[in-house]
Amino acid sequence: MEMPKRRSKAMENNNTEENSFLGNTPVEDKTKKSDGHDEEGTSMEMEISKSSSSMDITIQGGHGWLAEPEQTNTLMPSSSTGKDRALIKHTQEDELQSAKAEMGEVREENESSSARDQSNEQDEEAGELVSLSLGRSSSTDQPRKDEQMKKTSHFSKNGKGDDEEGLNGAGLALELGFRFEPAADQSTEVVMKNSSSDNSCGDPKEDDPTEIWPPSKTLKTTRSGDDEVSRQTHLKKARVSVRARCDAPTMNDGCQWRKYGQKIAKGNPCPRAYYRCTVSPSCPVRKQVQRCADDMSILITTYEGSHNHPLPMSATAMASTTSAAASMLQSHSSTSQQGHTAMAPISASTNLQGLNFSTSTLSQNSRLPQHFYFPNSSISTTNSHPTITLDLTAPSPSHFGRFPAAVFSSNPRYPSTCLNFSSSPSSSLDHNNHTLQLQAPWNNNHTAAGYFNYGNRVLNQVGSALSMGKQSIFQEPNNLYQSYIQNQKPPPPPLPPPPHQQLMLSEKIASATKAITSNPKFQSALAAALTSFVGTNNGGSATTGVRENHHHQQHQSSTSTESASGLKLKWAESLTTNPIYPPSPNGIGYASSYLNKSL
DNA sequence: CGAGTTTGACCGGCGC
DNA sequence: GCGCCGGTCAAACTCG
Repeated sequence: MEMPKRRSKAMENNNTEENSFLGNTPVEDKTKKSDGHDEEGTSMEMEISKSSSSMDITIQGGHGWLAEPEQTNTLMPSSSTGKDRALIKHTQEDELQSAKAEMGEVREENESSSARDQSNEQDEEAGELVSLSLGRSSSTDQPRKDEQMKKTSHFSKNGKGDDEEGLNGAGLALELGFRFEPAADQSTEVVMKNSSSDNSCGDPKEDDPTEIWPPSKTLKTTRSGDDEVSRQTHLKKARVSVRARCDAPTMNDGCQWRKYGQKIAKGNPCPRAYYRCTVSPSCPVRKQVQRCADDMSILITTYEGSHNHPLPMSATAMASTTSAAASMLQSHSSTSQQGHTAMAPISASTNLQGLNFSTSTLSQNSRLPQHFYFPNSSISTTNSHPTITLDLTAPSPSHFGRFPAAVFSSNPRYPSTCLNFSSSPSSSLDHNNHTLQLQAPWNNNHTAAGYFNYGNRVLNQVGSALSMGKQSIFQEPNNLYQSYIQNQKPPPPPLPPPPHQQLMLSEKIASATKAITSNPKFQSALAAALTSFVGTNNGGSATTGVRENHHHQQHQSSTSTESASGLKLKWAESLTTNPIYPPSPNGIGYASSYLNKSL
């Protein structure tokens, strides 16, 4: 129709010679099918650390833990009984009530913070520091601040823009629990809208930009309509970029993708491939896949947009992670710390793939800011989108002892955040640091292809640290998840735990349970960590992992406390029931709420 | 034959 | 205003 003069077709023949270069892998063959589907089990490890000065929770991927997708699929519908639904619903209502109560207070803070930002641009950083309770941080200088400094606060200047975006985290989180709110990114516009219209929470379909971004249609209308043009400018969505070592053409994130384009981007000989989500025809989610120019073994996958459909179970892991990162980014976008590297306390409220858990609740209770800390990494400032980079490729420098720091920077127009989720192998085994490890979701074990094998062990570990304040959650160096994991893995564990770890399982679980039940901060932190975990385990292979988990816990219950066992059970229940509840497309939201309650 | 990929062209944003 | 560049389109093509 509108494309009269296209290319002369005769030109292209079936050459695959160049294609081999084009398939995101300059030196590899194109491997078409796998490229498009991500079927192979590309594995990643995820480590989410919730760090206070004294503890962190680590979600770490591993092998032999996750089950085959087929198994998990069978769980989805059958596992949710009416009882489960009622229970979850009830829990969520409770959650809602409490969250509402806190929204007011948070909002007050937000407004005051916004006022500060508007009133004094020069002191913007200082103001941001003040408002750090919702995820801001001071800064150390960053290499590229030149341009960024010029154009500070594309966001913060427009009044409500960022500040509310970030500051309304709590309120947003509440809404998102009911909205069809997405994961891998909440566009700035969406957030702003949410924040500006408090009443909008009830109607997910109404005017939600993310919902109405059907790729091709939007583009067409945009091209034809002026209002749409201006509108599109707001549609620049937060992006989450994941750097990981991967031999496969793309990472297996569990979603189905269709390649719709490929380009040679400037500065990188490796072509950039464009994919769109094909799970739902109208799904606006895009991803870009490109090899790192410096290191071809590093695959850079950039996600943009929010899934407007329930994700495949195997896809929730990455979605959760990217969602968390995007949430963090957005909370940070409000800070507009252009050109600065900052320690990044992440917003207290994080939406993970439609799941919202709000640590602001806890921070209000405790008056200690709940922050997420992410490790340091390089800064990307080249694109025009707010971007978070999750760097899974390198060991993180320890900025705070072993707690990673997040570097926040920004491109000329948007903040860009790099999160190095890598962790040193030793950290995952460090019991004395109260590391709670959870297995990563997208660590599909069922195929060899696409694995991120680096040498003999899986390299990539995603870690985010959640600041928990200053007090240690655990009174003793117990590693709940370590214990947990050990229980989990009768089958060939990638990293067999030292014998001594297994000896103390019961005690560890008991004390961990004690800590969990007694410390609200930890509940929040754990919820945060579990969100990814849960999302993960919603994913195909992971769900079985949870079941096993549940299973083992029940066995374990004889030696461990009831609550520990119950906790696992509830996780599993929540996980398996999630898919049924549409409001959270990825099926995590309720689980999380439930989790928070049940904890 | 349908689904997915390839690939040159097209479009819009942005910098100069 | 122009050119560069990123992103997308869609016909042609491939593959199962």
